[in-house]
Amino acid sequence: MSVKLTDVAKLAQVSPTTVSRVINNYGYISEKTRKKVFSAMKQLNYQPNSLARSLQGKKTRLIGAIVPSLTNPFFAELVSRIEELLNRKDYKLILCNAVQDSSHKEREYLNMLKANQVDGIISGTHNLDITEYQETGLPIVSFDRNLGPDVPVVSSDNYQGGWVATKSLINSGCKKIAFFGNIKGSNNPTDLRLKGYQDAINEYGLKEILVPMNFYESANLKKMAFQKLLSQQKIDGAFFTDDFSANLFWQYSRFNHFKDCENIKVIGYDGTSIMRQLNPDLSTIAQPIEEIANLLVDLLIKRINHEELSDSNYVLPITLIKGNSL
Amino acid sequence: MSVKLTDVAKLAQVSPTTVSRVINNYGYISEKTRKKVFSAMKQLNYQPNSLARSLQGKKTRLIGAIVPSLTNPFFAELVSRIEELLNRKDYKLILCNAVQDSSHKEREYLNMLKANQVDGIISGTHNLDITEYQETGLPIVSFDRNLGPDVPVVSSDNYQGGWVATKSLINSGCKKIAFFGNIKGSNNPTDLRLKGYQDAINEYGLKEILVPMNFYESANLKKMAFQKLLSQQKIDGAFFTDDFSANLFWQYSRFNHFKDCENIKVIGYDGTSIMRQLNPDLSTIAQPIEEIANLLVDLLIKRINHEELSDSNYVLPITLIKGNSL
DNA sequence: TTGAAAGCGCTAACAC
DNA sequence: GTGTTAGCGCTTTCAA
Repeated sequence: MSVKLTDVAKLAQVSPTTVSRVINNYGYISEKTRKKVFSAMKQLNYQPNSLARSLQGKKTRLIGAIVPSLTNPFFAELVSRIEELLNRKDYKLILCNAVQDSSHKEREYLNMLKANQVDGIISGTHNLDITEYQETGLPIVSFDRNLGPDVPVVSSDNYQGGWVATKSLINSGCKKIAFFGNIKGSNNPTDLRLKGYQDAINEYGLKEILVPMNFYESANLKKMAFQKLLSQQKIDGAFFTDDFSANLFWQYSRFNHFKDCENIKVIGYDGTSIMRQLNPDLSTIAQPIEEIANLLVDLLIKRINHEELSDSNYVLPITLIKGNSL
Repeated sequence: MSVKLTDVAKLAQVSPTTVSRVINNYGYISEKTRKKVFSAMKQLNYQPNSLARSLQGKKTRLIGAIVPSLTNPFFAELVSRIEELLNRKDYKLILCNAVQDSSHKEREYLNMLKANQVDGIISGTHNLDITEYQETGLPIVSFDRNLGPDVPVVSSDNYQGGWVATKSLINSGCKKIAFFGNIKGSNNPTDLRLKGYQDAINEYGLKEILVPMNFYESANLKKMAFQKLLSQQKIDGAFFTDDFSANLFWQYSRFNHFKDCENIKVIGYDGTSIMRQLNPDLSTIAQPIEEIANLLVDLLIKRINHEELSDSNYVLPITLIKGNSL
């Protein structure tokens, strides 16, 4: 077994309490004793057992993050930022890779996080009943998901994003604009991207063209959908709710010599730094990832500290990034 | 506070010991008692406190992963796979985003993981003295880093990768082949990519052209390096030690109208599924990410269980993926 | 087949 | 200023 507090106490010839006081910097200790204890700690390379501390009712300083796959660069970047911020505040991150549509796994994660006494949860996924989240009794904040009345939601301005994306296609002269994304309502903030699209389309008297598409589908499946769409009707603009699919279409339309496709305007969504660098031509609606991460962490820590939140819904502005695809 | 074992015991009208036995499925219990206990657990929605269990000397079933930024799609994918595998074996992942060249932060992570009593560590980074890893006293496995005599290393066949990449450029008719990557030895397995390049170059009587480049540099810095190189000498082949930089060059040479650059052959390294989909034209040396993850997890669990390892060095084969860039 | 009691490593009254 | 003691929620001898 490893070095424990009592070992340090013995070596420093003081009581365990004193060592504890030194570690926690709590109560009165003479400078002399403090020095003795510190030197003993150093000598033994002592590292307090956080399990034991937490068992006392102290916090674990563990945060669980439940997100869809890191394969999505957006979430990879978001998690990366979140971990960084948490680390600065001396929290640790337990990573939970939720699986699309697996309420079973999500439930297991929730139980695990509870069992591990995490101080709070950041969730970017949602396959469970809202009640199950409430039952955890843990502070939770969510990204882009409605997890219940008590769970603050952070999101980018999805409505504005959908609207601006569509509007900028219209401004580029497009008349036949297709929407690629989730077209069945999920009762989550992301639904608003579609709403923004629809409102813009209607405002300009155009016709909706809805193509169901999901980030997690395979590239080939998506290409099949492109092929089918393009063989059935002509479009001159395409709005995708993620950059990855948008880029796929961009490539497909540019390099696959489908009749009259080279000039279809394209815009995506997310604006991760990696996609920006990989294909600077691709226009996109950029989410403010850094701020999202900041806000999520801030809100969660406030909830952990039982501070009152001013709001339960936080909508961060998006940015239009124009590339050659527009 | 939440429901505890004694609450369950009380409700089921048995002793805490009995409940513990039921939970751990240990010793003799009558079917009747077991049922009673289970029903009490369900009724109270009881979740054993893993902190308390671990304090008994049980394992925490927590694994720490220290990796360079998830912004690198390769590590995003690797971590994703690792988490998945660990989850299946009922382990949880504490994610540690190491920072390039920060031994300070890496040391903090190590201490934190020790304090949190993780059962083991998977490391894909290396800014510390080898002794510091040994001092943790924890089972460790590493990816592509030499962390000490007791730490098994998993890597893709870096030498073969460098050799095959260079060889395939030569086969495509290239005579002036530049290597873009880390050109100062780091004493890690990845150095072998350069070695493979050099050996191939020498075997064919060509001249080495070494361009220092690091994944984590900004895109603009990289482009400056391209510009500088191309204005100084003509090259007809380029081998990059990561796909991301390779893709940047591919774009740069194709679309920036630099004199005579459209035809420079390019090959990268990594072969993540996301890069494959984003730019299928880009040739690359694909690392077997799935197998790497598998092996890392397997080896770590073996170390945790004090099983003897057959080897301390595990080299997995790479695959050449040919795109139009070759 | 079950229970009582001690103890994992640490903290927090409460004494001195 | 410092030490004694009890106890966090659980497991595990040992005894019944």
